[in-house]
Amino acid sequence: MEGDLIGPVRSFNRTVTQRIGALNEEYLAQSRPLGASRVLWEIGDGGADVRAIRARLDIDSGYLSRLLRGLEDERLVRVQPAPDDHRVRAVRLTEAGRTERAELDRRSDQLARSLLAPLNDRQRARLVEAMGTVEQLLTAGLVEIEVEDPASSAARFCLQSYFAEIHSRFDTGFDPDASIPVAAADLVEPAGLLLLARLRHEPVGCGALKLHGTEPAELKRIWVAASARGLGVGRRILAELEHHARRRGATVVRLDTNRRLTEAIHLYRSAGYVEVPAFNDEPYAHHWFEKQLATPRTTAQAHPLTPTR
Amino acid sequence: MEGDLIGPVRSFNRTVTQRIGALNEEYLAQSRPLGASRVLWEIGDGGADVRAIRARLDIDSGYLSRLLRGLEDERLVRVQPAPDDHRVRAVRLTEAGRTERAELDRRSDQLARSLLAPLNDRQRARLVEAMGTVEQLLTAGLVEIEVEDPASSAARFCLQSYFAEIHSRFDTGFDPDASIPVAAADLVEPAGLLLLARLRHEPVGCGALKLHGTEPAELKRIWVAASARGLGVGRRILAELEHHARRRGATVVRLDTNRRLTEAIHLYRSAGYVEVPAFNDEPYAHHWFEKQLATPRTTAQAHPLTPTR
DNA sequence: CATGTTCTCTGACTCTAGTCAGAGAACATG
DNA sequence: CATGTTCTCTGACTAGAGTCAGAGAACATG
Repeated sequence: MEGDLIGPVRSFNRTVTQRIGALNEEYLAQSRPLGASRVLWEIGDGGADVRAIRARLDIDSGYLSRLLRGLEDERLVRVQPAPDDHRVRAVRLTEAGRTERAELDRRSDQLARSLLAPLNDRQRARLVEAMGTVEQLLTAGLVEIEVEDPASSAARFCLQSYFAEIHSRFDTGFDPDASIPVAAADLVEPAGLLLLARLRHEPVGCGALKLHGTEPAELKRIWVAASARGLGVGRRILAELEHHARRRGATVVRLDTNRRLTEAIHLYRSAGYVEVPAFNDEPYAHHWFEKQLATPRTTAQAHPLTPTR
Repeated sequence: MEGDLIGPVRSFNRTVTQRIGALNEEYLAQSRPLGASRVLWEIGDGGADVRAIRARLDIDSGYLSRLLRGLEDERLVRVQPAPDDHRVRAVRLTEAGRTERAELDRRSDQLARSLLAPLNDRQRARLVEAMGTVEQLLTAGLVEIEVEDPASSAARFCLQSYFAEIHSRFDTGFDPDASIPVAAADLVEPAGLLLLARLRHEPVGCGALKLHGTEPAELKRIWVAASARGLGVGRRILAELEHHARRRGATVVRLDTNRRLTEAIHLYRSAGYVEVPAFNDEPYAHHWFEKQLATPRTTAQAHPLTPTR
C-alpha cells in the first residue's frame, strides 16, 4: 500500500504537531490552565449544560466540576440549576467570561495569521487550499460505518433526511405510499440490514440492504448528508453493503434509482454497476443497475487499522 | 490580508491537532511517559551526548537527568562518561532499548498508515501531495533571517557552501582570486552587512550587502541551501537586503550574476530587477541587474506576527 | 411512595511535566 | 596551580491533568 507514502505522512505529522500543536497550546493556555480554556470555549456564548460539556470534551465529571469552580472564582461563568431538570446544571458566561472567550477567539485568529504572515499571496492561497484538502481527507478517515437498528433515533434521522431530499429533488416530488414499500423489519437481520455512517458520533449517511436468499440482494436508502459529501462516504457505504451481501450468500446486488440523482448514478457506474432492464415496477425509478459480486473478501474490511474509540 | 483565509486555517488547526496531535501522543506514550519516549527516540541508534539531547529537546537538565535514570532503570539505555570529555555523559541504547525504539518507529508508521487506510489510492495520493505542500509552506514560516557576523561559523559555512556551489555550476569553475574580492570587513556595518537565514537554528542561506553611500548598493553572496529551496527563502533574503539598503540611504541596488544561475536570474527579474549594461568588470558575470528602490517601508518587516522564540 | 437512576460535587489520590538552586567533578586558561 | 566555567546530578518544589469512590439532591417509574 505504501511505496512510499508513509515517510511523507510521518514527516507531516512531525512538522505539523510541532508547528501548530505546540503553538496552539501556547496561545490558548495563556494565564489559565489549558483545560479551563477549553471549557470556557466549549460553553459558548449561549451557555451550555454541564452534562453536554462533559460529553463533548469527554472529561471526568469531578475534573470538570473543579474546572468550573475555578472559572466561577474568576467570575467568568455562573453555574445554576437547569430550569427544566434540577439535577443538571447550566453554565452561562458572565460579561467578563464573554470578553475572555472573545480574547481566546482573537488568539486563535492570531495563530492562524502567524502561519500565513511570512507567505506571499500566492503561497497563502496554496497553503489554504492544501490545508482544505488535508482536512477533508483526514476527516474522511473519521467516518465510521456500522450496522444500526432502523428504529434508533439516528437511523430515523437519516431515513427522514433521505426522504426529504428525494422529495425535493425528484421532478414529481416523492410520496412514500406510491413507492414500493420497505418495512422496517426488512432492514433487520436476517431479512436485511441498515448501515449508518457517523462522523464524530453524528449520523452523516446511511444505506440499506434487503436480502432475498441466493437471489440478487437489493440496495436501498443510500444517502449522504450534504455536510459529508466529497469524503467518499457513499462509496464506502456501497462497498460495505456489498460486503454484507456477499457474506450472506448473494452473488449479485441490484438497485433502482431516479434520473435526478446524478452523483449516485455516477457512483454506481464507477463502482462497477451496469445498467440493466427494469427488474421491478418502482414508479420513481428511471434506471436499474446491477453488479456481479467478485470472489469473497476483496473490498472487505476497508480500514482495519483505523483506531476506533 | 485575510478575505477569508483565517477561517479555513483555524479549522485546519482544530481538525489536525485533534486527529494527529492526540493520536500521536497516544501512540508514542504507550506504557511510558511521553517525555521518556521522546528522549528514547532522540538518542538514536548511534547514541548521543546528554548535552546534545538537552539542546535538541530544549529541556531542563535536571528533568532530563531524571528521565534518563528512568530509562536506565528499565535497562533501555546505558549512560557513561564521554571518552573525550569526562564532564559530558554519553547515552547509548542497550539491545532492549533498540528494540523499544524500533517499536516506537513501528507505531509511528502505524499511525501514518491509519491515516491512509480508509482512503482509496487516488485519495491517498492527493492527501500526501497536499500534506507535502502544507508542510513545505509551514516550514517556510520557520525560516528566520538576521544580520550575522561574517566571521561566525554559521556564516563561514554558508559562504563556503556558496563558493563550492558556484564552482561546481559555472562553466569555468570559480577561482576566488580571479573574481572581484570582497573583504570580510566590507560585510560588517557600516561598510555593508551579511544576512543569514536559519531553519531551526541550522543555517540555510545567506545574502550580503555592500554599501557605497548614496551610490547604488551592491548585493552579493546570495545563496540558499538545496534543502531549503522552494520555501521562498531567496526572495525573502532579497527583500530584506533591499530593506537594509533603503534604510541606509541607497535608492538603487544592483548586482552581477552568472548565466548558469538561472533560478537566481528568474528571481531577480520577478522581484523587479531589470537588466542593465555591465557596471563592473567581474569576469564571472554575464548579466547585470539593478532595481530602483521604492518609497521606504513597503516590503519591510515581512512577518511581524511570527513568534520568534 | 419506595426504589432505582441520573447528575453533580467533594475528597483523596496518582502521574507527568517542569522549575530552581546548589553541589561536585572535570575541564580550560591565565 | 588557582580560578572560573561547563556539565550533570540531586533535592525540593509547583502545577496541571486526570482518576476513582462515594454522597446527596432531583428525577422517573412501577
